[in-house]
Amino acid sequence: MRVSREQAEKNRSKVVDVASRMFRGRGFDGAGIADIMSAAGMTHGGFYGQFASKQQLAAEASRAAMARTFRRWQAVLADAASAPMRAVAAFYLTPAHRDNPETGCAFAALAADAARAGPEVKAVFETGIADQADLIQAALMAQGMKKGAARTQALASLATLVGALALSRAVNDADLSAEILAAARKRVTDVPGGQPS
Amino acid sequence: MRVSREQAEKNRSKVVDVASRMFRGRGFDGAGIADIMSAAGMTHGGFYGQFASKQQLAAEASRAAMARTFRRWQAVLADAASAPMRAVAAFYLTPAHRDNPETGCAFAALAADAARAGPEVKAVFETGIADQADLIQAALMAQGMKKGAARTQALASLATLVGALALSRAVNDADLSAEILAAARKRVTDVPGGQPS
DNA sequence: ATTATCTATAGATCTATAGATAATGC
DNA sequence: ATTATCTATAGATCTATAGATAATGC
Repeated sequence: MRVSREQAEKNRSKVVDVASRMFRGRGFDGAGIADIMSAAGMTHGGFYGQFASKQQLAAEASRAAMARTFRRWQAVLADAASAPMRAVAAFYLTPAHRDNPETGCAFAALAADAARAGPEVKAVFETGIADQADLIQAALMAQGMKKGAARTQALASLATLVGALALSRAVNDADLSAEILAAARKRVTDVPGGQPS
Repeated sequence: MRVSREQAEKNRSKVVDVASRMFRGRGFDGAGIADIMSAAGMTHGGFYGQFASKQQLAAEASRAAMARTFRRWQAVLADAASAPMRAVAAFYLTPAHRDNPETGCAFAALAADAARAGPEVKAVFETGIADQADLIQAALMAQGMKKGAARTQALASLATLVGALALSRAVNDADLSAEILAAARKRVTDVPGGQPS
């Protein structure tokens, strides 16, 4: 049965939203189209009317996840102009974030999957990483840091945050996992831009 | 046709070795048992005589990859006692390493895959991360850093290295990719332990 | 006799497509 | 008439197992 154009648009968004969660939770290879469509409340045959391929969905789902993270970081930074890196690290490196990859940062959950994917998906990651770095860079420059230094610190801090979260998820031991998060938090907070000067 | 016990042992090692490369290159879900066995020169039916499951192979292959990385880091650190973090960063954050995940660091290639895998695989990552952190920590303590600080710096630097490599692989743009590596290299080199004091 | 490897296959997935259906929107 | 969604299926995978084969090692 057919639905209205408006409803079809909502259904498409729902598929992207569900996919962004399932891909982050299980990886691009771990979530099948039938899984995703069924979780979105449709049959899998309807998929190819809305998307050209699984890879296109992977790209769109990644973009949606990154846009959400971007807006959250914007909000966190808006409330913490005096110590941006401290605020971002405290917000990002939490047990709750570690334990819920399906609603968390796409970089930490899917960077390696993106590296193995095609240029369509990589283009989305590229834009996402650049945007996220720009956001941190701007916050550091607002503190008086020079452009070049702010750019370097932004990229390095992003790497530290993403790496720490990914490693904290790969171990069984809760103590080691917490130690990794704490160490990265200290590192990101202590370098220039972590504390008000 | 059957082979000697000695040859069978060699064949098993070959499978682990090939798997450690294919898993790093394609992910645990991206490399099938038939692929791996065929690349090792055997038919896939022979697999279950040597391994209980694909997960067991994933664990063994990860352990083998980590053992190799560990020995390389030992060698690098042995030659650079005065500036251990500078040496490790220079060795790790290269375009060659970025472009060859199948022979590179298992943490950068497979941490997210391990997070989605069972406890058997996570146990291997746990030991691997702890060992690698101990190695860096010892090098920092040899420079006079106190135990607690060295531990924190070791874990944070590991996160930065792994995160930067994973992000550098997820983009199309060679300039952005190189910039990520350079930023992490500067960060890891500049913090305490990066340079002789 | 044991056992490492082989062929063959079960049974479950996977992506993608073909064609039918039925409600929307001209 | 168009089109969003459905059912059904093709064809290719995937992990895992069963049973045959043939060389090793007692």
